[in-house]
Amino acid sequence: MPRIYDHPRPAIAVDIVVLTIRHERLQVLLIERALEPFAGQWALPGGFVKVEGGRGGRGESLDAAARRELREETGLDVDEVWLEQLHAFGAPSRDPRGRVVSIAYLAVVSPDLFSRVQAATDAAAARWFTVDELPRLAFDHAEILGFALDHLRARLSQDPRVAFHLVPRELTIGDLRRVYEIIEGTTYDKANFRRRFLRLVDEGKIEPIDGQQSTGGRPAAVYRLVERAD
Amino acid sequence: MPRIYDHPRPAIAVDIVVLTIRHERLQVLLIERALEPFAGQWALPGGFVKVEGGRGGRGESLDAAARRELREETGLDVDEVWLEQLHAFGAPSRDPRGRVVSIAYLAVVSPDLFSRVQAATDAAAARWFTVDELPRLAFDHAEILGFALDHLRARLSQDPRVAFHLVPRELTIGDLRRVYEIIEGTTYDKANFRRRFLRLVDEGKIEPIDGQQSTGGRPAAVYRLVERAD
DNA sequence: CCAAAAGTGTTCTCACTACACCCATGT
DNA sequence: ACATGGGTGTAGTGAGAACACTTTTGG
Repeated sequence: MPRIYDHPRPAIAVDIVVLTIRHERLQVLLIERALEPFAGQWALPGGFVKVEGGRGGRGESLDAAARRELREETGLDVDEVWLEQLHAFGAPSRDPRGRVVSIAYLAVVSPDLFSRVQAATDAAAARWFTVDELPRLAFDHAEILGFALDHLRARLSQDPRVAFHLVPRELTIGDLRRVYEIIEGTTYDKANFRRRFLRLVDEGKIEPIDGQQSTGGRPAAVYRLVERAD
Repeated sequence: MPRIYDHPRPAIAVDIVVLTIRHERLQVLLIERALEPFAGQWALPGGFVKVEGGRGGRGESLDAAARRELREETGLDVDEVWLEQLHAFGAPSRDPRGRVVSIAYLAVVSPDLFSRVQAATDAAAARWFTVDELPRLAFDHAEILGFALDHLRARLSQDPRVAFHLVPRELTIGDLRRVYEIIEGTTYDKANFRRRFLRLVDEGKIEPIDGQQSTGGRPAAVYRLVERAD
């Protein structure tokens, strides 16, 4: 079996765009870099993919690397977040240290998991930023983040499941409507949004549960995503 | 500036799913492997990304690598094909020679460019296969191809531009309808499809041109994609 | 009582569907 | 003449937009 020792190789990394909604704003988790290059600047969480060790001695898959980095940098367990590969970024000069190809991931986190995120991340090194009040980002991370936001918007208009990961497990119709409005930057007529939502209910994807929730006005009915074996 | 000599690295490749329509069937271009591993089996065209040399001495971008491989293996120029990054495949054991991460691309080729494809590829080594009559594929290329087909179908239902790359530059409404029917495996009412198509015309995306085309029945009007500066 | 948000009803438009029918060409 | 595919007309259905209205809470 021939080997492939003869090719020069790039380093390979994963970078993760971790999004959530806080204070009625779409926010992204950034890490302040301690080391050169870009020391002191903000960057997406991420790191190099392990290519040796593990079962088989060849390291971890790309998804596993993303899951590991997510856990290491945020303390979040992956089955609580929406994690999805986005795109490979491989411009020759994107990292001043040398050739690095980065696989970008999107992670969508529910706001009721904050306390854990805060506990796991060193507060001095990690912070949430509103996506339209960003600092200067290291590497090509501004481009990656832009790609992720476009992707999220496109995704949302095709697959409502993403929206549910930006909302507490028990939600009102208004909660979900706000998610759409914040991400898409538009407003929806509440009557029309409601009818759209109720179609999901009688398709069996969402179920009403007992109880109500105070909202500042008339209390709202509460719903829950139906757990399904995919 | 710190370097990154300390990480073991994977090799990085691009694999290209080249699709076209021939004989009323969706077809994919495959290469017969001459070397181990998988010698004698069919595989997607592709190759390793150059990581040294070129301007800056760091090699080529991922897109450039895909364009280069496409030109080398099919003789096609990239501005005649729809070329798009699909997904990164990085399972640790996907290549028996060692750790290889592959960036998959989708290339969609018009059938009127065949003669050049045939001339450029060694006929013994390259062949078109109908996508549902495939041989056993090397590596994880069956998975990559499946991903590409799903992606193509999803793309088509959102963005009609892809369809035009599967059809001669001057086309009839029937030509385009057949593309949709072949890819989606359904049939469309011709009257309804026609109206949908005509909306694109008065949105200015397509323009009628003089002349007609014989079709086996009444001759059809001919249209052309409007060239636009994006 | 008033503000605020939930929830209901009604009307219009527009795209997609189904299906019946006419038109121009090759054989 | 007739088969074949292009092209036209019409009626129904269902989703979304717009907007007026009622209901139930907190202050």
